[in-house]
Amino acid sequence: MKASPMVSAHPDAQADTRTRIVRAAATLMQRQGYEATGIKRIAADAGATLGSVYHFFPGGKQELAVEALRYGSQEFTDLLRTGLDSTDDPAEAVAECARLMAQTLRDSDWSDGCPVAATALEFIGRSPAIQLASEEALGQWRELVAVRLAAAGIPVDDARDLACTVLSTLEGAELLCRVSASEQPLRIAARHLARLIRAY
Amino acid sequence: MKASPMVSAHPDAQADTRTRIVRAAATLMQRQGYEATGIKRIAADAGATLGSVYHFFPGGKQELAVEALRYGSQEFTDLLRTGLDSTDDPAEAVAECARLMAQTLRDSDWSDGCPVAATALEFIGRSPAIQLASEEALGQWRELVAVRLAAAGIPVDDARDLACTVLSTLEGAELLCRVSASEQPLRIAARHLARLIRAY
DNA sequence: TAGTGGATAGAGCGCTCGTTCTACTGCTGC
DNA sequence: GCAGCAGTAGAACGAGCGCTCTATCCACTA
Repeated sequence: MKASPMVSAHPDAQADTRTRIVRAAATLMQRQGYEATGIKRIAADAGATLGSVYHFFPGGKQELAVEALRYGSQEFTDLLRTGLDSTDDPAEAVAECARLMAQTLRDSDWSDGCPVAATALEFIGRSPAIQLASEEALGQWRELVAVRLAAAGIPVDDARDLACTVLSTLEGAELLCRVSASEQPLRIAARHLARLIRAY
Repeated sequence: MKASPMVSAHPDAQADTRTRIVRAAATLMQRQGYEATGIKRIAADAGATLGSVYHFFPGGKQELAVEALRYGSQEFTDLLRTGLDSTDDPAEAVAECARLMAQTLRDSDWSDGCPVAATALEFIGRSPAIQLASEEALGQWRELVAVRLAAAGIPVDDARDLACTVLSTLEGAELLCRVSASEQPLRIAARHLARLIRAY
Protein backbone atom coordinates (compact mmCIF):
# COMPACT_ATOMS: atom_id res chain seq x y z
CA MET A 1 0.00 0.00 0.00
CA LYS A 2 1.34 2.72 -0.63
CA ALA A 3 -0.16 5.62 0.62
CA SER A 4 1.05 8.77 -0.88
CA PRO A 5 2.64 10.72 1.94
CA MET A 6 -0.45 12.72 2.75
CA VAL A 7 -2.95 9.92 3.20
CA SER A 8 -2.85 7.98 6.45
CA ALA A 9 -4.55 7.32 9.76
CA HIS A 10 -1.49 8.44 11.66
CA PRO A 11 -1.12 12.02 12.80
CA ASP A 12 2.43 12.58 11.62
CA ALA A 13 2.34 10.35 8.60
CA GLN A 14 3.89 13.08 6.51
CA ALA A 15 7.22 12.52 8.25
CA ASP A 16 9.49 9.83 6.92
CA THR A 17 9.27 6.34 8.36
CA ARG A 18 12.40 6.55 10.47
CA THR A 19 11.26 9.75 12.14
CA ARG A 20 7.80 8.35 12.81
CA ILE A 21 9.35 5.30 14.47
CA VAL A 22 11.56 7.44 16.71
CA ARG A 23 8.65 9.68 17.62
CA ALA A 24 6.40 6.75 18.51
CA ALA A 25 9.15 5.14 20.57
CA ALA A 26 9.85 8.40 22.39
CA THR A 27 6.19 8.91 23.23
CA LEU A 28 5.62 5.38 24.48
CA MET A 29 8.82 5.21 26.51
CA GLN A 30 8.11 8.59 28.04
CA ARG A 31 4.70 7.38 29.17
CA GLN A 32 5.40 3.86 30.38
CA GLY A 33 9.14 3.23 30.29
CA TYR A 34 11.31 0.95 28.23
CA GLU A 35 10.39 -2.57 29.33
CA ALA A 36 6.67 -2.00 29.09
CA THR A 37 7.01 -0.75 25.52
CA GLY A 38 7.07 -3.44 22.84
CA ILE A 39 8.73 -3.08 19.46
CA LYS A 40 5.60 -4.25 17.69
CA ARG A 41 3.56 -1.59 19.44
CA ILE A 42 6.08 1.05 18.43
CA ALA A 43 5.87 -0.07 14.82
CA ALA A 44 2.07 -0.09 14.88
CA ASP A 45 1.87 3.40 16.43
CA ALA A 46 4.35 4.69 13.87
CA GLY A 47 2.39 3.18 11.00
CA ALA A 48 5.46 1.14 10.10
CA THR A 49 6.32 -2.53 10.08
CA LEU A 50 8.81 -4.58 12.04
CA GLY A 51 10.93 -4.86 8.92
CA SER A 52 11.30 -1.10 8.78
CA VAL A 53 12.18 -0.83 12.43
CA TYR A 54 15.03 -3.30 12.10
CA HIS A 55 16.06 -1.81 8.79
CA PHE A 56 16.66 1.58 10.42
CA PHE A 57 17.79 0.29 13.80
CA PRO A 58 19.81 -2.89 13.28
CA GLY A 59 20.95 -2.59 16.88
CA GLY A 60 17.41 -3.41 17.94
CA LYS A 61 15.37 -2.03 20.78
CA GLN A 62 18.27 -0.52 22.70
CA GLU A 63 19.58 1.42 19.72
CA LEU A 64 16.09 2.71 19.07
CA ALA A 65 15.72 3.65 22.72
CA VAL A 66 18.86 5.76 22.67
CA GLU A 67 17.61 7.58 19.60
CA ALA A 68 14.19 8.08 21.17
CA LEU A 69 15.79 9.51 24.31
CA ARG A 70 17.75 12.01 22.21
CA TYR A 71 14.63 12.99 20.33
CA GLY A 72 12.61 13.52 23.49
CA SER A 73 15.46 15.37 25.09
CA GLN A 74 15.50 17.86 22.24
CA GLU A 75 11.78 18.48 22.62
CA PHE A 76 12.21 19.22 26.29
CA THR A 77 15.12 21.51 25.48
CA ASP A 78 12.79 23.51 23.27
CA LEU A 79 10.24 23.83 26.08
CA LEU A 80 12.93 25.02 28.47
CA ARG A 81 14.23 27.54 25.97
CA THR A 82 10.74 28.92 25.45
CA GLY A 83 10.29 29.39 29.18
CA LEU A 84 13.74 30.80 29.81
CA ASP A 85 13.42 33.34 27.01
CA SER A 86 9.92 34.43 28.01
CA THR A 87 11.03 37.33 30.21
CA ASP A 88 14.06 39.27 31.39
CA ASP A 89 13.63 38.31 35.04
CA PRO A 90 15.50 35.01 35.52
CA ALA A 91 13.36 33.97 38.50
CA GLU A 92 10.20 34.55 36.52
CA ALA A 93 11.68 32.74 33.52
CA VAL A 94 12.32 29.58 35.55
CA ALA A 95 8.83 29.79 37.04
CA GLU A 96 7.49 29.98 33.51
CA CYS A 97 9.25 26.72 32.67
CA ALA A 98 7.44 25.03 35.54
CA ARG A 99 4.14 26.44 34.34
CA LEU A 100 4.76 25.27 30.80
CA MET A 101 5.50 21.80 32.10
CA ALA A 102 2.32 21.79 34.17
CA GLN A 103 0.30 22.81 31.15
CA THR A 104 1.87 20.17 28.91
CA LEU A 105 1.18 17.53 31.53
CA ARG A 106 -2.43 18.51 32.00
CA ASP A 107 -3.03 18.68 28.25
CA SER A 108 -1.74 15.14 27.84
CA ASP A 109 -3.64 13.69 30.80
CA TRP A 110 -0.47 13.48 32.88
CA SER A 111 1.21 11.31 30.29
CA ASP A 112 3.83 13.44 28.58
CA GLY A 113 6.39 14.06 31.25
CA CYS A 114 10.15 14.12 31.26
CA PRO A 115 11.27 12.07 28.27
CA VAL A 116 14.09 10.33 30.06
CA ALA A 117 13.01 9.79 33.67
CA ALA A 118 11.05 6.57 33.31
CA THR A 119 13.56 4.87 31.03
CA ALA A 120 16.60 6.13 32.92
CA LEU A 121 15.35 4.73 36.23
CA GLU A 122 14.99 1.28 34.70
CA PHE A 123 18.56 1.19 33.46
CA ILE A 124 20.78 2.79 36.07
CA GLY A 125 23.87 0.64 36.34
CA ARG A 126 22.56 -1.79 33.74
CA SER A 127 23.04 -0.17 30.33
CA PRO A 128 25.87 2.29 29.74
CA ALA A 129 24.43 3.48 26.44
CA ILE A 130 21.04 4.42 27.86
CA GLN A 131 22.43 5.84 31.08
CA LEU A 132 24.84 7.98 29.08
CA ALA A 133 22.07 9.29 26.84
CA SER A 134 20.04 10.20 29.93
CA GLU A 135 22.99 11.87 31.57
CA GLU A 136 23.68 13.90 28.45
CA ALA A 137 20.08 15.07 28.34
CA LEU A 138 20.05 16.18 31.97
CA GLY A 139 23.44 17.83 31.58
CA GLN A 140 22.28 19.74 28.55
CA TRP A 141 19.19 21.06 30.35
CA ARG A 142 21.24 22.01 33.37
CA GLU A 143 23.68 23.90 31.20
CA LEU A 144 20.86 25.72 29.48
CA VAL A 145 19.48 26.95 32.80
CA ALA A 146 22.93 27.78 34.16
CA VAL A 147 23.78 29.94 31.17
CA ARG A 148 20.48 31.78 31.46
CA LEU A 149 20.99 32.52 35.16
CA ALA A 150 24.58 33.60 34.63
CA ALA A 151 23.47 35.89 31.83
CA ALA A 152 21.15 37.57 34.31
CA GLY A 153 24.08 38.50 36.48
CA ILE A 154 24.20 35.61 38.94
CA PRO A 155 27.79 34.53 39.70
CA VAL A 156 28.73 31.56 37.53
CA ASP A 157 29.29 29.11 40.39
CA ASP A 158 25.98 30.02 42.02
CA ALA A 159 24.27 29.80 38.65
CA ARG A 160 25.55 26.27 38.09
CA ASP A 161 24.38 25.09 41.50
CA LEU A 162 21.05 26.83 41.13
CA ALA A 163 20.54 25.24 37.73
CA CYS A 164 21.10 21.84 39.31
CA THR A 165 18.43 22.44 41.93
CA VAL A 166 16.06 23.95 39.39
CA LEU A 167 16.29 20.77 37.37
CA SER A 168 15.97 18.54 40.42
CA THR A 169 12.89 20.39 41.56
CA LEU A 170 11.27 20.43 38.14
CA GLU A 171 11.89 16.71 37.66
CA GLY A 172 10.62 15.81 41.09
CA ALA A 173 7.60 18.10 40.93
CA GLU A 174 6.68 16.55 37.62
CA LEU A 175 6.76 13.11 39.18
CA LEU A 176 4.47 14.32 41.96
CA CYS A 177 2.13 15.93 39.45
CA ARG A 178 1.84 12.78 37.40
CA VAL A 179 1.28 10.49 40.35
CA SER A 180 -1.33 12.74 41.95
CA ALA A 181 -2.85 13.91 38.66
CA SER A 182 -2.55 17.50 39.80
CA GLU A 183 -0.74 20.63 38.65
CA GLN A 184 -0.18 21.73 42.22
CA PRO A 185 3.40 20.49 42.81
CA LEU A 186 4.70 22.28 39.71
CA ARG A 187 2.75 25.45 40.53
CA ILE A 188 4.21 25.49 44.03
CA ALA A 189 7.67 24.68 42.71
CA ALA A 190 7.41 27.65 40.34
CA ARG A 191 6.87 30.01 43.29
CA HIS A 192 9.58 28.51 45.45
CA LEU A 193 12.17 28.36 42.69
CA ALA A 194 11.53 31.99 41.81
CA ARG A 195 11.96 32.93 45.45
CA LEU A 196 15.18 30.95 45.73
CA ILE A 197 16.65 32.54 42.62
CA ARG A 198 15.74 36.04 43.75
CA ALA A 199 17.79 35.43 46.89
CA TYR A 200 20.93 35.49 44.72
CA MET B 1 14.71 -28.39 52.28
CA LYS B 2 14.05 -27.26 55.16
CA ALA B 3 16.58 -25.22 56.66
CA SER B 4 16.06 -24.38 60.21
CA PRO B 5 15.43 -20.64 60.27
CA MET B 6 19.02 -19.73 60.98
CA VAL B 7 20.76 -21.62 58.19
CA SER B 8 20.65 -20.15 54.70
CA ALA B 9 22.59 -18.43 51.97
CA HIS B 10 20.23 -15.49 52.03
CA PRO B 11 20.96 -12.47 54.20
CA ASP B 12 17.54 -12.15 55.75
CA ALA B 13 16.63 -15.78 55.85
CA GLN B 14 15.58 -15.47 59.46
CA ALA B 15 12.50 -13.55 58.35
CA ASP B 16 9.46 -15.52 57.32
CA THR B 17 8.96 -16.40 53.67
CA ARG B 18 6.30 -13.82 52.98
CA THR B 19 8.46 -11.01 54.32
CA ARG B 20 11.50 -12.17 52.36
CA ILE B 21 9.43 -12.16 49.18
CA VAL B 22 8.16 -8.63 49.79
CA ARG B 23 11.65 -7.41 50.61
CA ALA B 24 13.16 -8.94 47.50
CA ALA B 25 10.39 -7.51 45.34
CA ALA B 26 10.79 -4.06 46.89
CA THR B 27 14.54 -4.05 46.32
CA LEU B 28 14.33 -5.21 42.71
CA MET B 29 11.50 -2.88 41.77
CA GLN B 30 13.24 0.03 43.42
CA ARG B 31 16.34 -0.62 41.34
CA GLN B 32 14.93 -1.48 37.93
CA GLY B 33 11.19 -0.94 37.98
CA TYR B 34 8.25 -3.29 37.69
CA GLU B 35 8.37 -4.63 34.16
CA ALA B 36 12.06 -5.44 34.26
CA THR B 37 11.58 -7.45 37.44
CA GLY B 38 10.47 -11.06 36.95
CA ILE B 39 8.54 -13.09 39.49
CA LYS B 40 10.99 -15.96 39.22
CA ARG B 41 13.86 -13.63 40.00
CA ILE B 42 12.01 -12.29 43.02
CA ALA B 43 11.43 -15.83 44.29
CA ALA B 44 15.07 -16.76 43.76
CA ASP B 45 16.37 -13.64 45.53
CA ALA B 46 14.00 -14.30 48.41
CA GLY B 47 15.06 -17.92 48.68
CA ALA B 48 11.50 -18.98 48.01
CA THR B 49 9.71 -20.82 45.25
CA LEU B 50 7.05 -19.80 42.78
CA GLY B 51 4.54 -21.83 44.74
CA SER B 52 5.16 -19.74 47.82
CA VAL B 53 4.86 -16.48 45.92
CA TYR B 54 1.45 -17.38 44.56
CA HIS B 55 0.43 -18.87 47.87
CA PHE B 56 0.95 -15.54 49.64
CA PHE B 57 -0.03 -13.30 46.73
CA PRO B 58 -2.84 -14.99 44.81
CA GLY B 59 -3.37 -11.69 43.01
CA GLY B 60 -0.05 -12.26 41.28
CA LYS B 61 2.63 -9.76 40.38
CA GLN B 62 0.48 -6.66 40.79
CA GLU B 63 -0.66 -7.57 44.28
CA LEU B 64 2.92 -8.27 45.23
CA ALA B 65 4.00 -4.97 43.71
CA VAL B 66 1.52 -3.01 45.81
CA GLU B 67 2.78 -4.72 48.94
CA ALA B 68 6.39 -4.08 47.94
CA LEU B 69 5.62 -0.40 47.37
CA ARG B 70 4.12 -0.14 50.85
CA TYR B 71 7.12 -1.88 52.37
CA GLY B 72 9.60 0.39 50.61
CA SER B 73 7.55 3.43 51.46
CA GLN B 74 7.78 2.59 55.16
CA GLU B 75 11.55 2.28 54.94
CA PHE B 76 11.80 5.71 53.34
CA THR B 77 9.49 7.11 56.00
CA ASP B 78 11.96 5.88 58.62
CA LEU B 79 14.82 7.62 56.84
CA LEU B 80 12.88 10.88 56.67
CA ARG B 81 11.94 10.64 60.33
CA THR B 82 15.57 10.14 61.27
CA GLY B 83 16.61 13.22 59.34
CA LEU B 84 13.74 15.39 60.50
CA ASP B 85 14.34 14.54 64.15
CA SER B 86 18.10 15.05 63.96
CA THR B 87 18.05 18.69 65.03
CA ASP B 88 15.80 21.49 66.22
CA ASP B 89 16.44 23.69 63.21
CA PRO B 90 13.86 22.70 60.57
CA ALA B 91 16.03 23.91 57.69
CA GLU B 92 18.95 21.87 58.94
CA ALA B 93 16.70 18.86 59.50
CA VAL B 94 15.53 18.85 55.89
CA ALA B 95 19.11 19.25 54.70
CA GLU B 96 20.00 16.23 56.81
CA CYS B 97 17.36 14.19 54.98
CA ALA B 98 19.04 15.02 51.69
CA ARG B 99 22.41 14.02 53.10
CA LEU B 100 21.06 10.74 54.40
CA MET B 101 19.64 9.99 50.97
CA ALA B 102 22.94 10.81 49.32
CA GLN B 103 24.75 8.49 51.68
CA THR B 104 22.28 5.65 51.16
CA LEU B 105 22.60 6.05 47.42
CA ARG B 106 26.37 6.05 47.43
CA ASP B 107 26.52 3.05 49.75
CA SER B 108 24.33 1.06 47.40
CA ASP B 109 26.15 2.05 44.21
CA TRP B 110 23.32 4.41 43.21
CA SER B 111 20.83 1.57 43.28
CA ASP B 112 18.64 2.09 46.33
CA GLY B 113 16.70 5.20 45.54
CA CYS B 114 13.12 6.21 46.06
CA PRO B 115 11.13 2.99 46.40
CA VAL B 116 8.21 4.16 44.31
CA ALA B 117 9.57 6.41 41.55
CA ALA B 118 10.59 3.79 39.00
CA THR B 119 7.45 1.70 39.35
CA ALA B 120 5.11 4.67 39.60
CA LEU B 121 6.37 6.16 36.33
CA GLU B 122 5.63 2.93 34.50
CA PHE B 123 2.03 2.80 35.63
CA ILE B 124 0.65 6.33 35.60
CA GLY B 125 -2.82 6.12 34.14
CA ARG B 126 -2.53 2.38 33.65
CA SER B 127 -3.01 0.74 37.03
CA PRO B 128 -5.17 2.39 39.69
CA ALA B 129 -3.91 0.09 42.45
CA ILE B 130 -0.24 0.87 41.90
CA GLN B 131 -0.80 4.54 41.23
CA LEU B 132 -2.82 4.80 44.43
CA ALA B 133 -0.12 3.07 46.46
CA SER B 134 2.45 5.49 45.05
CA GLU B 135 0.26 8.49 45.75
CA GLU B 136 -0.27 7.35 49.33
CA ALA B 137 3.46 6.99 49.85
CA LEU B 138 4.24 10.45 48.51
CA GLY B 139 1.36 11.95 50.48
CA GLN B 140 2.57 10.34 53.67
CA TRP B 141 6.08 11.71 53.22
CA ARG B 142 4.77 15.14 52.41
CA GLU B 143 2.62 15.12 55.52
CA LEU B 144 5.58 14.08 57.63
CA VAL B 145 7.64 17.03 56.40
CA ALA B 146 4.72 19.45 56.67
CA VAL B 147 4.08 18.54 60.29
CA ARG B 148 7.75 18.96 61.13
CA LEU B 149 7.92 22.41 59.55
CA ALA B 150 4.69 23.53 61.18
CA ALA B 151 5.99 22.32 64.53
CA ALA B 152 8.95 24.63 64.06
CA GLY B 153 6.65 27.62 63.85
CA ILE B 154 6.11 27.94 60.11
CA PRO B 155 2.49 28.83 59.25
CA VAL B 156 0.56 25.69 58.35
CA ASP B 157 -0.24 26.71 54.78
CA ASP B 158 3.35 27.67 54.08
CA ALA B 159 4.52 24.45 55.71
CA ARG B 160 2.32 22.35 53.45
CA ASP B 161 3.58 24.07 50.31
CA LEU B 162 7.18 23.91 51.47
CA ALA B 163 6.82 20.21 52.20
CA CYS B 164 5.62 19.68 48.66
CA THR B 165 8.66 21.41 47.20
CA VAL B 166 10.99 19.64 49.61
CA LEU B 167 9.71 16.32 48.37
CA SER B 168 9.83 17.40 44.73
CA THR B 169 13.41 18.54 45.09
CA LEU B 170 14.54 15.45 46.98
CA GLU B 171 12.93 13.13 44.44
CA GLY B 172 14.36 15.00 41.48
CA ALA B 173 17.81 15.37 42.99
CA GLU B 174 17.86 11.68 43.66
CA LEU B 175 17.11 10.98 40.03
CA LEU B 176 19.97 13.27 39.01
CA CYS B 177 22.31 11.60 41.49
CA ARG B 178 21.53 8.14 40.23
CA VAL B 179 21.84 9.03 36.56
CA SER B 180 25.11 10.89 37.02
CA ALA B 181 26.44 8.57 39.74
CA SER B 182 27.24 11.57 41.89
CA GLU B 183 26.16 12.89 45.29
CA GLN B 184 26.34 16.47 44.06
CA PRO B 185 22.68 17.14 43.20
CA LEU B 186 21.50 16.04 46.65
CA ARG B 187 24.28 17.96 48.39
CA ILE B 188 23.34 21.11 46.50
CA ALA B 189 19.65 20.51 47.10
CA ALA B 190 20.35 20.26 50.83
CA ARG B 191 21.85 23.76 50.84
CA HIS B 192 19.16 25.31 48.70
CA LEU B 193 16.27 23.73 50.59
CA ALA B 194 17.71 24.92 53.89
CA ARG B 195 17.99 28.40 52.48
CA LEU B 196 14.44 28.33 51.16
CA ILE B 197 13.04 27.17 54.49
CA ARG B 198 14.96 29.81 56.43
CA ALA B 199 13.23 32.43 54.32
CA TYR B 200 9.96 31.58 56.08
C1' DT C 1 14.09 -4.20 -20.22
C1' DA C 2 16.86 -5.57 -16.99
C1' DG C 3 19.35 -4.67 -12.93
C1' DT C 4 20.31 -2.56 -8.29
C1' DG C 5 19.48 -1.50 -3.64
C1' DG C 6 16.86 1.06 -0.11
C1' DA C 7 12.59 0.29 2.06
C1' DT C 8 8.49 -2.43 3.21
C1' DA C 9 6.05 -6.51 4.67
C1' DG C 10 4.95 -10.06 7.94
C1' DA C 11 5.43 -15.15 9.05
C1' DG C 12 7.81 -17.56 12.27
C1' DC C 13 11.83 -18.68 15.60
C1' DG C 14 13.49 -19.38 20.23
C1' DC C 15 12.91 -17.78 24.49
C1' DT C 16 11.09 -15.96 28.72
C1' DC C 17 7.23 -14.22 30.97
C1' DG C 18 3.27 -14.60 34.44
C1' DT C 19 0.45 -17.99 35.81
C1' DT C 20 -1.60 -22.59 36.85
C1' DC C 21 -1.49 -27.06 38.46
C1' DT C 22 -0.51 -31.22 41.00
C1' DA C 23 2.24 -33.38 44.37
C1' DC C 24 4.57 -33.36 48.54
C1' DT C 25 6.11 -31.96 53.39
C1' DG C 26 5.53 -31.07 58.17
C1' DC C 27 2.84 -29.45 61.85
C1' DT C 28 -1.51 -29.41 64.80
C1' DG C 29 -5.70 -31.26 66.89
C1' DC C 30 -8.22 -35.24 67.78
C1' DG D 1 -2.72 -42.92 63.83
C1' DC D 2 -4.53 -39.83 60.87
C1' DA D 3 -7.23 -35.92 58.86
C1' DG D 4 -6.61 -31.29 57.63
C1' DC D 5 -4.21 -27.51 56.20
C1' DA D 6 -0.57 -23.93 55.57
C1' DG D 7 3.38 -23.86 53.09
C1' DT D 8 6.87 -25.68 49.73
C1' DA D 9 8.29 -27.37 45.31
C1' DG D 10 8.80 -27.08 40.43
C1' DA D 11 7.03 -28.91 35.85
C1' DA D 12 4.25 -27.24 32.33
C1' DC D 13 1.15 -23.94 29.67
C1' DG D 14 -0.19 -20.28 26.68
C1' DA D 15 0.96 -15.78 25.48
C1' DG D 16 3.91 -12.43 24.12
C1' DC D 17 8.54 -10.84 23.66
C1' DG D 18 12.70 -9.29 20.63
C1' DC D 19 14.54 -10.63 16.66
C1' DT D 20 15.59 -13.14 12.06
C1' DC D 21 14.50 -14.27 7.68
C1' DT D 22 12.81 -14.35 3.01
C1' DA D 23 10.03 -12.14 -0.29
C1' DT D 24 8.35 -8.18 -2.43
C1' DC D 25 7.82 -3.41 -3.85
C1' DC D 26 9.44 0.67 -6.07
C1' DA D 27 12.67 4.47 -7.82
C1' DC D 28 16.37 5.07 -10.31
C1' DT D 29 20.15 3.88 -13.68
C1' DA D 30 21.82 1.99 -17.91
